[in-house]
Amino acid sequence: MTVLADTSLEPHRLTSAQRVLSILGVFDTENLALSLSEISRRTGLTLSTTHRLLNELRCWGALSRHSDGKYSIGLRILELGTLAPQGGQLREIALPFLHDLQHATHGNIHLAVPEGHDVIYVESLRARDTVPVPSRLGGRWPMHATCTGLVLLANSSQEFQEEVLSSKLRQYTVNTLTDPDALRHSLAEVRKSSVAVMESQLTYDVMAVAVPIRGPRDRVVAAVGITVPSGSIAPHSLVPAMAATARSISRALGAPSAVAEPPAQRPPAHWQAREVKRASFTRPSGPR
Amino acid sequence: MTVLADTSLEPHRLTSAQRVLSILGVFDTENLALSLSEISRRTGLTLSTTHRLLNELRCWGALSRHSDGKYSIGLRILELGTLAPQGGQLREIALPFLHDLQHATHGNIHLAVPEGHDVIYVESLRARDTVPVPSRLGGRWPMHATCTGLVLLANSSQEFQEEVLSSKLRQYTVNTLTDPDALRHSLAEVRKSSVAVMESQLTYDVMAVAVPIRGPRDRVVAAVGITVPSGSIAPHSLVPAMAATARSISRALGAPSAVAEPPAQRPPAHWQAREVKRASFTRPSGPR
DNA sequence: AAAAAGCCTTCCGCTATGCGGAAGTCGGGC
DNA sequence: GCCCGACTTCCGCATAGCGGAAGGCTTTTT
Repeated sequence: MTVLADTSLEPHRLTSAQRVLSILGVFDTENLALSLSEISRRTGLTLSTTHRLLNELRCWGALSRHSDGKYSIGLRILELGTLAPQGGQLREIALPFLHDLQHATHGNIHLAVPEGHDVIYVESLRARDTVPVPSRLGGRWPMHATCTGLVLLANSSQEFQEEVLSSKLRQYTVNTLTDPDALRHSLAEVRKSSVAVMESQLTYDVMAVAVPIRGPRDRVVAAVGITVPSGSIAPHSLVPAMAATARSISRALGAPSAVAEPPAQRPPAHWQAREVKRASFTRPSGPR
Repeated sequence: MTVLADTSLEPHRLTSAQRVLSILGVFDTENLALSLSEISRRTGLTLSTTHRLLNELRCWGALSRHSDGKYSIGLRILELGTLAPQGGQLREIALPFLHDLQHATHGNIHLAVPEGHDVIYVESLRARDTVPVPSRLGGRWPMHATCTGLVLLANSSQEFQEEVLSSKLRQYTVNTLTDPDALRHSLAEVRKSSVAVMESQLTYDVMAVAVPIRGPRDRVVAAVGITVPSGSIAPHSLVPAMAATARSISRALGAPSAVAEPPAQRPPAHWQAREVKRASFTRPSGPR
């Protein structure tokens, strides 16, 4: 179809829908509020066009305008976003189990789904009394550098895996795997064991474990991940709790392999109530 | 500006931006996935136009398409939504305090912000082991029928209050206040005491308490609410914990009135660790 | 089996649409 | 005072994109 990425050297050939979307697209974690002229510059649209579109978006509720004249994403978008089946719906079902998991392990818990070459966190529970962890609800990170991403990638089609492996893989820490062969090896292991373990591949001093969540027809639809300070706990000791959580959620989603014996019940809440030491998490340079 | 609400009896005079937005607008909690022709019918756009726009939206990631051909809201919208300052940002700051509050009270906790005549829940923590409560993240409910809404309305401009009071106020239960005078009285009390208490005004057998959260310049920017089964606990016994939580969050947001004495610290986690009896929550007929 | 009714997709010509230049307004800094 | 930047409004022209119509495909009806 039409290519959206327009380096805009030539006079912008954009459809009007693309113009609207390009305005929404200029907002990101570093640009939460932008003025008319900033938006105009960043989109490459003329002032008058930008002005008119901003008004239409604001009337509808997609954007809101502050007293200083700047625009931000509006609540209507937040509201809409929760209607995404892989987002709001999944989150709704998984949340109680994730809470249990957090109680049991005291780690930072993520629920991730694939989107393009990235994962999106549709839930992020941070551990009480721990330093901020680089993962927000709605956050986007590349698959190859996240534990949940590795799980999702390992369960994707061969074709998609190669597509991702042949793209430019950013190096976040000295541990980040960017070599296709090393990654292929990793993926094979994850596929075999149904668990991914990572050590400081996205940020330093963090250990992560992730497992797949399956839905109808046993397709992998999401991944649960946990991150804890490096060295605070042995990775494999987290696996039983993670596996049980994943199974509970998969069962609630109707995954055939998880629907068995006893009718759906929440797992007991006392697997691993072990204390986790604090550690300093460092914030990486940013997604994408 | 341009009136968006178009009863579409006359041939649709829509701008192209409105066409795009009207497509996004057809999705709601009851319509999470729609086919091309359903969307075409509901928007009043022709098939060909709808078809083209759906493709553009899908390419950008605003919509996703399933194997059965139906369209849903895409993750890109979820991602965008978290950039709303009153949403993602506020949530991020408030979450730890809300968690503490939930631990202490075992109730269902909400964080609500105003949007039009409604409130939007930007966070919703449901109590462990309680029956589902009618409030999702991203949910929208009228101000006059929710406890958090009452708090927000009481702290709005006189002008806005009258605007809301003179609109059609839906009756959800026999307790729902729909009489403007009764509401004015309620609002005055809330303003004076900085607390709202409700008994089964949105759904039956539920008691709710809510308090305001203030931001820079001490403006009320949000409200925290708690809902518990009716009769499980005395409303006023919840107030200290609620007030402390609101104060902590307000302080974190930089509210002058909350920045005082000791530098920001989390409140102790053992105010009210009292057990709450279960109760059956009933789902109301739906928002709007 | 044939026909009818849906759904989705593609094509193309006409014109209503909405684009962008330019002029007007407001406010702040030097 | 003047200038500069940000925002708003207006209007004529060209083209973007609208919608009718037709074609392919699947499912239901008779």
